[in-house]
Amino acid sequence: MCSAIASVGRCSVLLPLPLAGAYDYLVPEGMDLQPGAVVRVPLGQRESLGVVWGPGGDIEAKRLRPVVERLGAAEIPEISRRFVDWVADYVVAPPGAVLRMVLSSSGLTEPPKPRRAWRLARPDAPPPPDLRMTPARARVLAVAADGLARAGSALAAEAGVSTGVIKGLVEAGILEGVLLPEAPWPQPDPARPGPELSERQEAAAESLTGAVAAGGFSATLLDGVTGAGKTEVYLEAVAAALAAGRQVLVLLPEIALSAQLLERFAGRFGTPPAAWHSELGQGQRRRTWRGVLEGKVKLVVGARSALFLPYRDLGLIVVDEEHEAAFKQEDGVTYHARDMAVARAHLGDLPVVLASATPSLESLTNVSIGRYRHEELPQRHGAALLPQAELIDLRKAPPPAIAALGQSWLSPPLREAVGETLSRGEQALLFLNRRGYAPLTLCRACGHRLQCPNCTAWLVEHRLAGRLQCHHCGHWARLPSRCPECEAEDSLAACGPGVERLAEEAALLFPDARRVVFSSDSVAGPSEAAQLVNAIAEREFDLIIGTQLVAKGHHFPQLTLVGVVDGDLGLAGGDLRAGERSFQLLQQVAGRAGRAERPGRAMIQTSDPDHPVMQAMARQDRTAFLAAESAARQQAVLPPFGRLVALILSAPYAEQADAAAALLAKHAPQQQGVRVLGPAPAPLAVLRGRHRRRFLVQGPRGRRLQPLIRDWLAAVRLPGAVRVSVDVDPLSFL
DNA sequence: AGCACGCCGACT
DNA sequence: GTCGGCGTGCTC
Repeated sequence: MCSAIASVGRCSVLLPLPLAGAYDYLVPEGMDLQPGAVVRVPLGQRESLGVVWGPGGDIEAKRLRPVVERLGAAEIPEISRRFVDWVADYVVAPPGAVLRMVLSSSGLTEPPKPRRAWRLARPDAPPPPDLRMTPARARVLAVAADGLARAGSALAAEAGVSTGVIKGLVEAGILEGVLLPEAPWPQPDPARPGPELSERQEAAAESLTGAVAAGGFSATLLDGVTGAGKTEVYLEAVAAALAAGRQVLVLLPEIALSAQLLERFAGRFGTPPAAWHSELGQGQRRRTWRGVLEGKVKLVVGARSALFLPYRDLGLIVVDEEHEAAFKQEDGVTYHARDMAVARAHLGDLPVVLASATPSLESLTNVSIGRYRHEELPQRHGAALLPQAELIDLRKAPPPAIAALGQSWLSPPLREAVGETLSRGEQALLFLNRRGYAPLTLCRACGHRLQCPNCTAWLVEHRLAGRLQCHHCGHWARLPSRCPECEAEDSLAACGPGVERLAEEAALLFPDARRVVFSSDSVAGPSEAAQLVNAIAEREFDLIIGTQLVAKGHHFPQLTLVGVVDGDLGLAGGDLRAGERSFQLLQQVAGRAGRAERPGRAMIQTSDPDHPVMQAMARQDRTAFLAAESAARQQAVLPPFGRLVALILSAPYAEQADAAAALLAKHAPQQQGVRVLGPAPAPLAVLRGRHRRRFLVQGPRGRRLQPLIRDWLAAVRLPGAVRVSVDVDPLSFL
């Protein structure tokens, strides 16, 4: 193909921009361009990166401009390019927008920067008399006296000075720089012995390593209750793929919160895996990207974007916590990383393992139709017992009013259970999936509700921060002293509980307990969250009040009681997946209780104890719940038994949105078996100041809806202010 | 995604 | 009179 390109003198180049397709360029004499080559090309008044995609089309030659240069990086592998095209086609996005996720590291232009280390320029000579000596400088010289070269930061740390001191000594000519050879990637060692596995684990691990050894595509659902030891099992498969010299990707929903898991990887293979997530610094990012492309990085543990790294020789993908909604990317290109991981495995002809304690209905359905294999780990590893979920009927046992607070949220049985747990010297968790103090603030005088000016959403009071906040855009305001509508004084009342308000009640009821609120507002970032997890595990707190942040895979050995304050919270609204998601979350939260030798107890406050989700929790009967849920979806031809595509259009003005929606409706596809619902105001009718309308396209499972969506959009010419986004397989129905 | 071109409000 | 706001449209 290379010679073909050269002989025609043109090639097509995909740019990492949301353009309709690849652009053609002239190949300058003598430039060797294989498909996959990373190039710099002119584009309008500027230049852009691009990747040679093919031999070029039939655009008239006089419009073509020449490629500026070929960049040093190795070619993007063919499999990555096919994946880009496949994803773009599936999610109905411009291929360039998908390529952008592959070229995420930027800085491909420059070769890796050589790292520098510093050592004494004249190790045997005393410091020159004209050098201004300070205590800090003296300490640095003392450390450097051994003549060894050290990285600037290491030298500064060892001497207990800032890097500014090092810089000063370099400028004074006392320290000299030496170039370090590029540090090789530490290679994970799959031969290190793993932990002792139970019989069931052993069997599951053998099945997975078998799939790795056999090669070729396979998908396995690794399904086991919290604490059953899924990680140990899939690590065996990872070890097998590494031993075969292949690259391995482990996808996690929230890598930032997965410090504990990363440590287990490091422990198993003797070196930490290459981590990939959005908070990664520029340098690390570039290094890892290159390492993956060159095949030097063997093990990547990352968030969904890690799926788009240019793996040369991927031999296994693991998707941990496959049911997690965090795998769905909603901004820019809308895709579900779990589904794209299965597609990537299929394209690359390699095994994929989906692991979860609470698998998605999608994956379980794929098991039941024989598309996925199923490995179950029913028993808990070690002595811990599954927590028993007890339902507290809030209608029969309402939380009593507390004089100092007015309303309260903890029912007598839950209060009592928390009290008992604390008096036994054990930890308790109160779970409420609501940030802030109160989800709604209203005026008692006129009934006005405080709303975000940019979104169709209430402003949430955050008392600690002293503000009202919109959870959908960045808007915030100070809590006003009078109603903005009727100007009544002191008339604003907080409605409903958030974790901050719950903490207030807990302080009154359990004043001696060491309490902590764990939500995304109470920790500044991932590392602080990890610190707090450690502090809780180390028993620095007795009573934890948390949002779903506490539900995600942390191990708290002393925690024996979980109280779900509002079990019904996730069920309101009638979303397609409300029941499934709520059941998953409640199971995850309940699974926090009793992970060591102590039996755990989970209590769920609910106003609807007969709801199938509550009954499933009380009976620990996943099978019956999922069977009922499946039957309902099958009947309604909804996912996973039917296909859905959501089309959301947005515009600055409501009239523009309505006009565009009407125009689209006029051209709506008409096809046997396909239904187009809408237009209707989207779930958040106004978001970040844009008015949103939505269509839902519903079709049978076997039908690909993408061509129809493409044709539909191509048929309508919308004004520039109107934006349309397509969401294939939307998670939310609303 | 950028960057230019174009058409309406407050400045030297 | 111009400087500059960002709405609209194009880039092989």
